[in-house]
Amino acid sequence: MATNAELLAALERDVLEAAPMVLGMYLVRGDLRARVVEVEAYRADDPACHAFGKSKMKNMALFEEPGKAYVYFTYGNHWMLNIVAHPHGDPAAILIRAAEPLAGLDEMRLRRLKAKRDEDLLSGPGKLAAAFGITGEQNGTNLLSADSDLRLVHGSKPGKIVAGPRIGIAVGKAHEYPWRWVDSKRMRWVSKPWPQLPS
DNA sequence: GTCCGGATTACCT
DNA sequence: GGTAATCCGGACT
Repeated sequence: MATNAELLAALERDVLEAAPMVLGMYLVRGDLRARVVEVEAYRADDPACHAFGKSKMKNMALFEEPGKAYVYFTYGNHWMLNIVAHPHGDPAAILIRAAEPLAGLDEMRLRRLKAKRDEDLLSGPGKLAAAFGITGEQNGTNLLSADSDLRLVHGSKPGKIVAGPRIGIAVGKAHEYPWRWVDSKRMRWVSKPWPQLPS
């Protein structure tokens, strides 16, 4: 967990350093609040990154200022929320994959009618975006500004942080990079079980 | 102009 | 554990 200033400094340096710092921070929008428990990192030299070998159009926000939101759409239905990292022009981002709901559960349930249990509300990047009402409109929002509609704030200390391979990356696209981090004390809220639990 | 696949989810067996 | 749903951008004809 980090303060906004600490996170911004890390985002400017290295996305791999910044990503685990987001665990434990709170994502806030209106009365909605949730603790981040799972993140993934993407970089310019990473074959799985949208900006790998290309630029412009949908990934434009990826080249913007660190701390801004990069929101994009996939699989026909799903929005994904990322935090932009690295200085202007060097694309990198942190995908927020899952969170523990803390406040505004009723509003989240209304947006996630298919969620049978509270564990289903935010346990996946598409679910999290749906529960928070995040769409392309939030693309470019400054997530570190107290004035923003959607923002990250200083949260509470996470349990032990564990790293492992990312989810949903095609074989050959650096799928083995251990660039996914979870709060091991809050596995209940994570999107997918750990591939191989360290025993 | 057409085809294909994707940083996913939900439903079926 | 397998797969249909759903649609935009990029690759190719």
